Amino acid sequence: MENALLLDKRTQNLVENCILSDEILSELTFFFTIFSDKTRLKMLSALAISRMCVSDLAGVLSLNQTTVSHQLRLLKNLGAVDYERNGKVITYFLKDELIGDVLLKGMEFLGT
Amino acid sequence: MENALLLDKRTQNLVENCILSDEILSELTFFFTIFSDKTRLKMLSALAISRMCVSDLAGVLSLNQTTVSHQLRLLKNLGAVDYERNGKVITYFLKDELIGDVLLKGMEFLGT
DNA sequence: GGAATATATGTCAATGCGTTCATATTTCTT
DNA sequence: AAGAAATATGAACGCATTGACATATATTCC
Repeated sequence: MENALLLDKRTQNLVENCILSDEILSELTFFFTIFSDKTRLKMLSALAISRMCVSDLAGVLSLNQTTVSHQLRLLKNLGAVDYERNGKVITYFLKDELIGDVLLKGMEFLGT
Repeated sequence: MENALLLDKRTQNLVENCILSDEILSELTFFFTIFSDKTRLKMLSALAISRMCVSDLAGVLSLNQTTVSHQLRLLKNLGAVDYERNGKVITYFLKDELIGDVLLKGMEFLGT
């Protein structure tokens, strides 16, 4: 029911040594959480085209302002976006081009 | 409270036209779901090193057989892995090298 | 200073996801 | 054919996540 069977010792050791630490696994899942929700993907793909304030983001995407704010905070905490304040208006933008890269990888996969 | 304000018409149209369709958004979130869970990441990173049967996967990673089976089914449905039967033993392997690419992008982000 | 605008936050209901237990299915062995 | 081994499946419980409403905070304008 739970015997390790076919793996030779070498490979087994290799795998056991290369298994990512629990902490890195956590950080990775946090990172990929960025992309695992429709609303967030929508927002990210919009921000990939142009930096935008919260209202515009909500308006263009037909989303609730509250929803957008919540998700922006999440994305901020995850390091996906950053913002810049100008008076009452706060403009958000993609922080790292890696974000765009990953989105493209996703699109690439769909084309497969 | 919800006026689009700062976006010029051109950009607004651009964004509205380039917004990914609901279906593509769904497919994308499905794709990224692959990477948004610790257990799955663990399994994928193990399979990135060597193809493996279910028992070995569970054994090496100290995971419940049932859990592994459930997640493998998910990964199979998402197109991340495929399998090969040999008698009672079923060997799973990464289906697409894109999976590895994306994992690397994640690691790259952590290094940032 | 007061009203209005832009954004953020707290809370909560609803939904979705992951794990586990029990059990089913498939294949091999004798 | 029976039992054992490997894997899959179904149901249920617990937990996290999402989005909506109400409200708070910050900033500008008059």
